[in-house]
Amino acid sequence: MTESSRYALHRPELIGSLVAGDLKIANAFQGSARRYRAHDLLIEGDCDHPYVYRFVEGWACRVRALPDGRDQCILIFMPSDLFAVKSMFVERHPDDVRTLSDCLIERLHYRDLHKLYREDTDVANRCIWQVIEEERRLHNWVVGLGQGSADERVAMLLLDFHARLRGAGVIPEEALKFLMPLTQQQLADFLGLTAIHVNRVLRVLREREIVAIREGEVRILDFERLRQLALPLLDLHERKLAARTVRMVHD
Amino acid sequence: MTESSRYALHRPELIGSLVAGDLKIANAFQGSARRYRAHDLLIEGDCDHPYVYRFVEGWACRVRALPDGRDQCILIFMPSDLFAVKSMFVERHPDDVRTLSDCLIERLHYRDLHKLYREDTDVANRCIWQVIEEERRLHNWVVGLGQGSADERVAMLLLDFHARLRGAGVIPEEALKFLMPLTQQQLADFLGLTAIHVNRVLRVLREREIVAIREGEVRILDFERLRQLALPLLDLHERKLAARTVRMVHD
DNA sequence: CGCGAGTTTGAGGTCGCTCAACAATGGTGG
DNA sequence: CCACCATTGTTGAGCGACCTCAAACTCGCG
Repeated sequence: MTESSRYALHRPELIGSLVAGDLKIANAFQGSARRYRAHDLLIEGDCDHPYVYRFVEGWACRVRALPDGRDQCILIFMPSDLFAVKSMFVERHPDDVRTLSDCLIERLHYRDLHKLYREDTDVANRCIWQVIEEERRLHNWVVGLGQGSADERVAMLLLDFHARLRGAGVIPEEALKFLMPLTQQQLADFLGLTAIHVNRVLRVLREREIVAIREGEVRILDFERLRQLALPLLDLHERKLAARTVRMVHD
Repeated sequence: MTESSRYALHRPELIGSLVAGDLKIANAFQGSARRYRAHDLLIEGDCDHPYVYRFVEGWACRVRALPDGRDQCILIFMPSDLFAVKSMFVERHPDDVRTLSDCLIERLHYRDLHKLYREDTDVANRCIWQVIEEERRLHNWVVGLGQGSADERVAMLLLDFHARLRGAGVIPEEALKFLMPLTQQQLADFLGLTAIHVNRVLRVLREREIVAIREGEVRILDFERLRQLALPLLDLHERKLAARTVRMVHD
């Protein structure tokens, strides 16, 4: 994903500022990296939490534990995401954030980032962008959970992972496989399904030779059919992109 | 809801700024009010859209129309909400925004608000707060859609409406009834259910004398049992508030 | 080798959906 | 004023997607 497509929806007059802010933020976080093990608790829900994070390596998620044992995974973070940007404004987050794999993550005290945020419009814009981007993903996922069947949700999720990993430069543009450090139970918690049902959906996708998942590696065997599956759930912008690609292929 | 509980989660050093920003924004929007009829299209998805809105009267919602006819309502707006704050940063929104009832809504060109936003930290903070608050509601609703049964979702939604209307001063603090200008179909589109099933859930709530809905008016007959129903889906902050109230009642 | 975590499969149950019909309501035009 | 119609709400019968419970299998690891 190029810078221009990453910020595709943004007001053009802000894009320069976003790119600049990205660099400045990378600089500000420089040197604060820490290693975390898989399943570490980064943020405990409803506790004072003064840090903002910048993801370098690995995956993490925001997850709500219901009092009766159910879990809902709300957002997944991967490299190049900032998260807990909201720490600059709120004292506590209502949910936990946990690593899904071993991670390398930078962090900064919110006061330090907020100082930069006040002094430098580029930094501020880049922070806002992160929040807006998160909200966009949440909108999409509300649609997925509210209207999508199990297969549609799985297809949508895999496409989202794929696009984000390409956008972050974790895998090459043309790659059709990637590592996904989630158990089927964790997938299920995100998808609002049971692990057993996720397993069955994945089996069907494998049998139909659309996607094969083995030992944490996702291999997309038929990108076009995968996108067909998810199509009804995609937002207008993504749907237009999809239409354009299909036209290109058919030309 | 008092100012302090409205901004309960926020960093205390920012609360003064939020209150001030609220006033300044109210001033800036002053005089721009327009009337809309129920079911008007305020924002058409994926079209250039240069306005930010401030809700004065009535309800509206952000809704995604899937290509096969399904609809998912993503967020509901009511008095005192700002919306499309993101217009300051993005050119187009991927979804439609429609009025649910007759409305009185103020609006401002994004450039005018963005000027204020840059010049006045209070205005900026108030805008950020709106985005963060929306994201909080989206988190909660992802949990509702992902893990909630039909009754739990309905209970959660009604409690949310009730709390927000009280917070906005539309109904008095102690009120147990309010007007809800949604058809069962629209409720269903938000809840990710069919209208038929919503109807059955509402019937059960009526028979159990928990909530009665007639002609657009919601009457909460047993607040405590309604909250019990929704309890598993509430976030930690709300759950703590609920626990405190119960303790107060039992003391 | 035995253990635990994760995956896979089977059998049966249930929540919410589909399809169909009918009742209440309110607006419209004759 | 009433007949008509569209919209919304209500109810029944049957079905299917997804869940529950239970068990076996794989694989890395101590």
